[in-house]
Amino acid sequence: MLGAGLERSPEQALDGGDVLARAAVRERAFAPHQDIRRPGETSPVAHLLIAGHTCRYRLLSDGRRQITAILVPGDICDLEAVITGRTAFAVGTLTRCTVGEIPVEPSAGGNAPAPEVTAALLARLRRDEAIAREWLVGLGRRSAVERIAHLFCELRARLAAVGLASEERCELRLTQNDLADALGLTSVHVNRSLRWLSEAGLMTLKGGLLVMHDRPALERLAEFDPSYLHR
Amino acid sequence: MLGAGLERSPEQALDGGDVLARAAVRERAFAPHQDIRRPGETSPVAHLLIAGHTCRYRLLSDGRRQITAILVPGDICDLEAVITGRTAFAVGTLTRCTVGEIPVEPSAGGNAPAPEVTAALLARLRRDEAIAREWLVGLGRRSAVERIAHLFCELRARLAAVGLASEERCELRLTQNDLADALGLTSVHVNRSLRWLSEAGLMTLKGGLLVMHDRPALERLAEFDPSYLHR
DNA sequence: CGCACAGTTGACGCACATCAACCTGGGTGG
DNA sequence: CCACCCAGGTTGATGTGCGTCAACTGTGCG
Repeated sequence: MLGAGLERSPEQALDGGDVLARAAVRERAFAPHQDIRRPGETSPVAHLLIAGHTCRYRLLSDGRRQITAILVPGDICDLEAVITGRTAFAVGTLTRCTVGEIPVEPSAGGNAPAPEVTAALLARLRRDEAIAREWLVGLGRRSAVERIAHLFCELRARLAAVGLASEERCELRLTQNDLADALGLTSVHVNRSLRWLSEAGLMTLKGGLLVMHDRPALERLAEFDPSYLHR
Repeated sequence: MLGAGLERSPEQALDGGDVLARAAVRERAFAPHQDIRRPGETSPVAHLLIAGHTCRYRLLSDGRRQITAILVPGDICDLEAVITGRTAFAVGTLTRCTVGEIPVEPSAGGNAPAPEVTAALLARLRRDEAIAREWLVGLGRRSAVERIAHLFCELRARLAAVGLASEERCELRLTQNDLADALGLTSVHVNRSLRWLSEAGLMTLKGGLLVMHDRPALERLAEFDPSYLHR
């Protein structure tokens, strides 16, 4: 039972407005918690996320996992692969997903990519890095509740930018375990923090639906400033 | 009392091998713990670090500070400023520094920068982002000792790449307080962790000199894989 | 000489982890 | 259409890594 207008986004917003998104050809579907790309693996295609959520992640030898990015529709899951054909990190799905495959120029003989491709890469890379630095601040210096609040503010804003969120709600089918691995916490503590946020009347996350009952308060708590998300 | 050959690096290595580094004009000197750039501030120049260490950082309203990057000679402190003229984060010195100023194209009228400039930006941005993602893994999922070990492995490798470190030692004049703000810890805990690493015979940091007594063991402890630092 | 900044150390507290049940709902097959 | 299953969520008891507070110790510099 989602609000009207949340299921589908205009093609215009979804293609990210650049050459890269338009370069996607074949579409593929993935189930939740599947790997799209393994670390170090070379591949002739990069992946444009069309629906659902994916993540970049890294596993330590004893099984600890850290998610370093959560992708929303319109994002390119393995951005650096567009340049080099390989990624240092693994890419996996969080929910059911459909992704488009972007053929990667073999880049043989040192022929540089077209300037508008480079420009698009630059813009996306800059934004990805800004998001990563914001996550660093959270993991290093914010409490569990602040971290969660900040992540939700960010995700809502990014989803709104592609027409997948209203001012105070969006579909967000992330498990508490996946949230924990993104936030550097455990699922148990994510659960308790969500309860705290809900009892404080700030927001609820239930059945895959995120509702912000008091978005201004939430953004104040998280010290959320959306300017880093601007293209 | 540093080992021979650590004080000066070949120009070749220091200029980063690309157009951006060669574009530096005026040199300026800074004392430790000074701001080079405030967040959101526009400026007609970007800054190439020539000697010393600087950092990108962010302050929260109650004074908590998170350092999101530590720069070494050859790095550009405010990389995104080369594109937009402004940075979201503050840049400050950690030690005494000398930096070169790189004039930023006003980029008026939508004339794109030269292709070799864009290529250099892309390469540096990609590397910066790889480092940031590695830090995310540390802040989210590594213990204090592992985090410190990983940071030192990374910094030694980056310094070695510009001729400022030998296989097992380098000059590193960072205060424990600055380390703490980079690692998401307190200076007290950094102090205790350093003692642990020293008593384990792995490494010492004293008087601005980092010595790795057992680098293989240190890299194993940190699960350090230097491939993400490759240009 | 004395101030200021950095490092060191100990006592104590807390946010978050760990461990372990138990609940819940939706998917599946008989 | 029910019986079962199982991934995900919830909750309580307990543990611990790191924070906090506070005092003391260098150490370089004006």
